[in-house]
Amino acid sequence: MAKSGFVSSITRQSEDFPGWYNDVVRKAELADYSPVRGCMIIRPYGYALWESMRDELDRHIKRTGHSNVYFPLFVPRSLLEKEAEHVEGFNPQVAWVTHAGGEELNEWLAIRPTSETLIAEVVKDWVQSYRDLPLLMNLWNNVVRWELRTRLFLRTAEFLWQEAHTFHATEEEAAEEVEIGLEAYRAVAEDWLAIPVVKGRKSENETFPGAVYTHAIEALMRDGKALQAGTSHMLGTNFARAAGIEFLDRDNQRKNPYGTSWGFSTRMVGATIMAHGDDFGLVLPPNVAPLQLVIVPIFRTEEERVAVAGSIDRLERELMDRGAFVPGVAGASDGSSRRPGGLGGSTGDGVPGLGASAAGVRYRVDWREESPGFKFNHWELRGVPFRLEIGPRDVAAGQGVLVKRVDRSKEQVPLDALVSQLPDRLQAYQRDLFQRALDFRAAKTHHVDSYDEFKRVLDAQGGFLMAHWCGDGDCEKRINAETGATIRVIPFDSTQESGRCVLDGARSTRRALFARAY
RNA sequence: CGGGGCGUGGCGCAGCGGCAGCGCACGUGCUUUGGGAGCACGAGGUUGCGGGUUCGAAUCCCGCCGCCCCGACCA
Repeated sequence: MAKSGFVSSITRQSEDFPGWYNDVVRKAELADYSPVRGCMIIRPYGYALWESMRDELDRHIKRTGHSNVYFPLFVPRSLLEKEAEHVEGFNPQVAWVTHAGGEELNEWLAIRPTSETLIAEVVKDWVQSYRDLPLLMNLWNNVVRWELRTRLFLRTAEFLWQEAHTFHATEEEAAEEVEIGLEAYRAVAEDWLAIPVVKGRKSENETFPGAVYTHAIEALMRDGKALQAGTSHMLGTNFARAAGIEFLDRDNQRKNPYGTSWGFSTRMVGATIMAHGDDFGLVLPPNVAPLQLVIVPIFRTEEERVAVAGSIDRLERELMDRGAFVPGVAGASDGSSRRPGGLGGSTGDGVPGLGASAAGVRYRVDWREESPGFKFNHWELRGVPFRLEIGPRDVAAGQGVLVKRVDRSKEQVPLDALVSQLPDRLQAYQRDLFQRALDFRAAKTHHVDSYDEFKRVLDAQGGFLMAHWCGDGDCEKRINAETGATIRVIPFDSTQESGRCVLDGARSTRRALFARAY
C-alpha cells in the first residue's frame, strides 16, 4: 500500500509508540503546539472528544447532587501556603504573577495549580452549622502546573479539568463522597470511553499533597504502560483546619468539617487515544466519536454520480427522520457534506451537543473532490466507527458496503434496513471495544512472586504486575529506582492473601498493582 | 534542572562562502475516482534573533532565544 503519494503515513505503534501517539494527535488534527512552551491548542476534533467526556461526567456529577461553581484563576500567595504539605508538594510547579497594572504586586498571585486553599478560605464564611453541610461543589476550569516535560494531552503546563470540592460533618460521609467521585470516573472511563480501569488506593508516596489518602482509577495503554485516569482525595480536616473552617454540630461542639476533592482532566483524551488506537490511527468508541458514520460516495460518470446521490439522499432523509445530525467538526470543515443539488447536509456552525441519550446518529457525507482511497484513510485516521461506501454497483443492488473501523471488516448491507440497525450496531461496537480492551488487559496482567520474575515480565511485556508489597515506602522507592515501575494502586478488589514482599520478603497480606506509567 | 539534537516557504528537508532550492501540502484547469490519482500552469522566503569576519554569509565566528528527544518531578 505504500505507493508513491503516500505521504502522511503515521509511525507504527510497534516501532515507536510515543512517535505514533504524536503523529496521531497532530495528523488527526486533535491538537497543536502553542507559542507558549508546554501549552497546547486543542483543535475542533480534539475538543469535541473533551466535550463529550466532559458532558458525560458533568451529568454524573449533577446526578449525585453537586453544583457547579466558579472560583478565580489567582490564588494569593499567603493562601496557597497555608497548608504545609500542600505548599511543599506544589511549590515547584506554581506559576506566579508578580506584576500587574504596571507595578509589582504587594503579594504575588499564584495561577491556580488546584483550588483547595482558595475554596477553603471562602467556605469558612459559608459554613457555620452542621445544617450547612454537606457542601457539594464542582468547578470546570483550567489550571497551570509548570511541568518540565510535557506531552500533548497527557501532561501540559496548562490543562482543562474538573475539580470537585466537598465538605462534610463526619469522616464517614466524606469517605463515602470519595467513592462517589471515584465511581463517576469509573463510569465515564468504562461506560463512555470503553477503557477498563482498576480502582484502588494510592501508596503514601503517591498521595496528593495535603491529603489523608488518595484513591484512583488506573488504566492500561496499548503499549503496556499505565495511566492514572482520575483521582479522588480524602482531605480529612487538613485544609479546613488550615483555613479555620468550623461548624457547630448537633452536640453543640465546634468542629472542623471533613473535605474531599477529586479531579479528571484532558489527560483522558490522551488515554482514549492510547487505549484503543492502532497503526491506522484513532479508534473511537461510538459514545465519544464526534462522527459515528461517514458516507463515502463513489462514481465515475455524471450519470453514476446522480444515481449515487439519489441513493444517499434517501438514506439521509431516513437518517434525519430518526434525529441524526451532522456535526460541524471532524476535520472536514471545508464542506465535505455539501454538494450541488442535494439535501446539503448543512454543516452549520459550532459543535452540536454530543451523546445525549435520545440523540440520533452523528454522520457526514464526504462529497469532497478527493479519491475514495484518500477518504478511507482520512476517516480511519480519525477513528470514525463506521464507514459506508456507496458506488454504482451498490446502487444497482440497493446496498452499501459497511466497514467497521476497529477491525476494518467489510460487510454488504441492504440500505433499506441499515438506518434502523445503526443504533444497535453502534452499541455493539461500543461493547466490543470495551471487551477488546478488557481482553488486552487480562493478557497483560501478571501475578509475580519474586523480584526476578517481576523484572523479567516487566521488561518482556510491561503491563500490570500484581505483586506482594510489604507496605514500606522505601521498598517502593527502591523498586521504582531499579525497575522504573511504580505502585499504581493497591486495588480494592485484590483478595486478602498472605505472601511476601517481592523486594525484601517481609510479610504482606495483599498484592499491589505495579506498572511503568505515564 | 542535567545530557543530546535541531532552527531555511504551511510541513519535511537539501544547500555549508558566489542568483534560496526540492518533495509534500496549497490555488487554477483538464483528465481521474471501489484503499492515500496524473499532467500542466501558478502562488508562497527578512534562511530564529543580535553582533562580528568578508568584496560577498543560509553557509565561518561569538552571544542570545526557541523548540524537540532522553533522564530526575507530576493529572
